[in-house]
Amino acid sequence: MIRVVLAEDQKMVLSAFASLLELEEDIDVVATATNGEEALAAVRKHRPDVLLTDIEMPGLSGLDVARKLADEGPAVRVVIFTTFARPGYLRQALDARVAGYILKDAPITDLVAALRRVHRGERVVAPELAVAAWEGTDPLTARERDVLRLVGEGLPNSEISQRLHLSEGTVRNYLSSVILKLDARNRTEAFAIARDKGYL
Amino acid sequence: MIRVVLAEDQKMVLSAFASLLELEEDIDVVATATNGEEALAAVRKHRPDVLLTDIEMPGLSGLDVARKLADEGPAVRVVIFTTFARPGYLRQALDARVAGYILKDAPITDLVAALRRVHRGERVVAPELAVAAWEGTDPLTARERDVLRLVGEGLPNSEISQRLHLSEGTVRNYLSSVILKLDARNRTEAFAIARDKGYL
DNA sequence: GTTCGACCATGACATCTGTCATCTCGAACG
DNA sequence: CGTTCGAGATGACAGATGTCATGGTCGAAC
Repeated sequence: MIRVVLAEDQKMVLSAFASLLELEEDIDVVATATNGEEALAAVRKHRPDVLLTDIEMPGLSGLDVARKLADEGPAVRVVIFTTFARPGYLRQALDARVAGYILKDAPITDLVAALRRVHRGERVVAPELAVAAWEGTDPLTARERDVLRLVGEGLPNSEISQRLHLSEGTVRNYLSSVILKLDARNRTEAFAIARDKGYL
Repeated sequence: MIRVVLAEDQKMVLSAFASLLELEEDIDVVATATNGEEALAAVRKHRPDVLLTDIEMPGLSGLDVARKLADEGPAVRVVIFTTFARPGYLRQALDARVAGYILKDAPITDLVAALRRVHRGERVVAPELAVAAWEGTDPLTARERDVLRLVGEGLPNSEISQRLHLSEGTVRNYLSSVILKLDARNRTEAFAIARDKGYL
């Protein structure tokens, strides 16, 4: 019997997957959660074999939860299932020592198969991403990401400099470097590229 | 018996919902689709009572499909089910004369209940959106939206003007107007605001 | 028949953005 | 011990962006 905790912020999707997994005789959904904090609490309480979690959730993301569980030891295996085929996300997931990364776009049979393989001790990565993970390595430094995130909120350099306690010139320098690295024409395009690749 | 065509681009989610709906005795999922074109074809072939569709799908969006079906008469009732609580989306949906607009964040019981009510001839709108629809009316003109969409792709004014066959000054004027209307500080923030409200 | 709004344009102007050269500092590496 | 790298900074400059005034056409509405 594979004991699973399931985390997914959209309630309809959560219960749909829960019902579906319960139909499998060798899978038991012992708890569900609609955000990262709940997921973490449920894992600590129920000690399941596998945490199956979405990435984008309010508060703690699935990647945040995976990182925290990795710090606590390898007892619970984490499988990420997400909409996003972003190399940056996969990279973060692998850094957090997840056992699986599968896409919601794949057929459901893949989901159940992945759970069984992970339970046997294997690691499972969506094939369309295995290659992309290495070619799309994040070239940005931590500070460059900080600046770029605020750019995405539409802040002008003056306000970004205040928020990060930097001089405005430094902000311009970082952004200039980001634009160069991402081969963008301006801040807006740089942000769009970084977002699509999952660097943020 | 309520005959339903179900459209949703993420295959796992699609089959999860399909299985779940099939468990209801009065609901029959006669066909599924993973994009707008397939959905349209399935509706024309099977003539279901209800088309239950996501919004964001590759190619034709759920809103596009709703608009096309509205042109063909009221035979098929459309229910939008989506992640996005954006007033602009609801507005477009109502303009396309949809019969329902529900959120994936609501409990599943709402989904089945909505299908039954729509089948009885009622209209169903997610309560958290019914109010927001009127306060968040899109203030932008068609041309302003065109410009703003290209801004979102990171294009500079010069290239936007070429794409839309406008002078660069005119692009600046439209954008200035957009920034004023949306109370933004620059193009990037204007785009972020419009995206979040579903104006694009 | 006028008024209004969407659409398109020009020119002037101020400010913001992006690039580049150059500098300091501290940590990491061989 | 020198080199490299990230973080942080300055100043100068060119080009992109945003604002404003102004003016034109056209179609719908009153």
